[in-house]
Amino acid sequence: MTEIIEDVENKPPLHEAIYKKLRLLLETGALAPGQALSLRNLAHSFEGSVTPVRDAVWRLAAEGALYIGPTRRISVPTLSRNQVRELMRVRALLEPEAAILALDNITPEIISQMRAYDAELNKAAMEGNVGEYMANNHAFHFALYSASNSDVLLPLIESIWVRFGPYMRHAYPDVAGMEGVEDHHAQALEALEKRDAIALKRAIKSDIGDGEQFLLHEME
Amino acid sequence: MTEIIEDVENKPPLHEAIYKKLRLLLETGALAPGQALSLRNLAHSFEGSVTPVRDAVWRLAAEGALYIGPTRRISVPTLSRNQVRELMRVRALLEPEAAILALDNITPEIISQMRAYDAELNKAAMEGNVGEYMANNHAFHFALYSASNSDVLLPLIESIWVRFGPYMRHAYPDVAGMEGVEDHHAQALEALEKRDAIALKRAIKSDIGDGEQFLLHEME
DNA sequence: GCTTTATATTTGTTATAACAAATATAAAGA
DNA sequence: TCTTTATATTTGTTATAACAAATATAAAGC
Repeated sequence: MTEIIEDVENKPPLHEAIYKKLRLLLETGALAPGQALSLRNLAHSFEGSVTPVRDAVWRLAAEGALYIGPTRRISVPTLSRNQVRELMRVRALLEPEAAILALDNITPEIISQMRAYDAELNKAAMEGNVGEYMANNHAFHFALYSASNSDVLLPLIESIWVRFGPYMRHAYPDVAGMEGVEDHHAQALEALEKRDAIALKRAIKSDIGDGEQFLLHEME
Repeated sequence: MTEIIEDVENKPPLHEAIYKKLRLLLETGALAPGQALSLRNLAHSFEGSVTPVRDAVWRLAAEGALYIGPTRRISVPTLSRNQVRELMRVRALLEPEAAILALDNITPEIISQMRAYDAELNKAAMEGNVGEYMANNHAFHFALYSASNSDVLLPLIESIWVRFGPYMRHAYPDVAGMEGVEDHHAQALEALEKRDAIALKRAIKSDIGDGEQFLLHEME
């Protein structure tokens, strides 16, 4: 009998979907720092049971994206000023490295893509649209880092970014006035055009420095 | 009624114990790269059910210590030469940073502790005792990094080290001949005594460079 | 009104069973 | 002997129920 090989929706497991959704909620700042979560509530939200939720939660906890308290309560992590500094320090170490690796594989298409993100990002900043700003800033950076083709660096950098998510939205109620005196994104783009590795590293590093100052400033 | 507050064994959850044991197996090279694991076998080994095993496995998978294949099969990760290089590069970025932070909190006790580990390490190397060598090398490095008091850097560095575990034992069948021309541990200790930050960074970085060369060499 | 106590609810933990997909084994064919 | 097919086994996935600890709520005492 001739069977029709439909390759019907090779559907991913529920825990995978839950992981991605939860991660997105964290990245976009939909969840506030310190906010408590419960397995049953999450299971109900995602219309599943507690088992796949546990998988997703432990995965996120291992990345530092969720916090498991001493009494095993699940919550969105709180960051101290010192932790912010150290996380930004890690960014400043890893991301220039990824950028350098990316330089070998960069294409005009990627650069113009990044320009597009940067334009959207600036527009969003002018309009005070925090969500759009964050999304495009993320896209801008990872369009670059992805070109590194590093399955080691990328997940690490991603995991650091997720940790800032909950603070970004709440720390940036108004991004309109946040343009620094220097546009480090523009500098990065220029460095990419010129294939200037050290200028690229400097631009990325400075951009991260700006982010650190701004976040720390907004934290009080 | 006077209650006797015994604070009876505030026993940790099973999934925590499983996580730690599995992690130790990986760190000490008890599990070979590529080796397959199954939830039921693990559950049976740890005399528990599948649920706590899942928690532990997903946690380790998130750290890159375990690999979940495209068909969701669980296995000990395999490292390509390129991945080894990138992981070592990350070590070379993060560990000197942790060392610098540690420099502010270093005490004579920690230094002498490190000397003790280094002595044990050298003895183990002479005797060809791989397990002892690895354990003391780990202890040496983390005695230093722990002094950084960084709950950001330490877990990150730990997660990188775990990934090498499965390769260490199988790549170092004989550590007897592995002493480099320079003893970077000794240089690190000297730098600690003198509170010489840049010498400390250089020593750590060189030590990691040695490890990289050796591992790559053993990988073919 | 405030603290303390008792009760009720919610929480994470764990074992189990049923299902489907993937893999391994045995059988059959060339 | 080798490839193909059929069967059996193992595998991850998911929902559920029972238990214990932690938290929240209500009641009582002062």
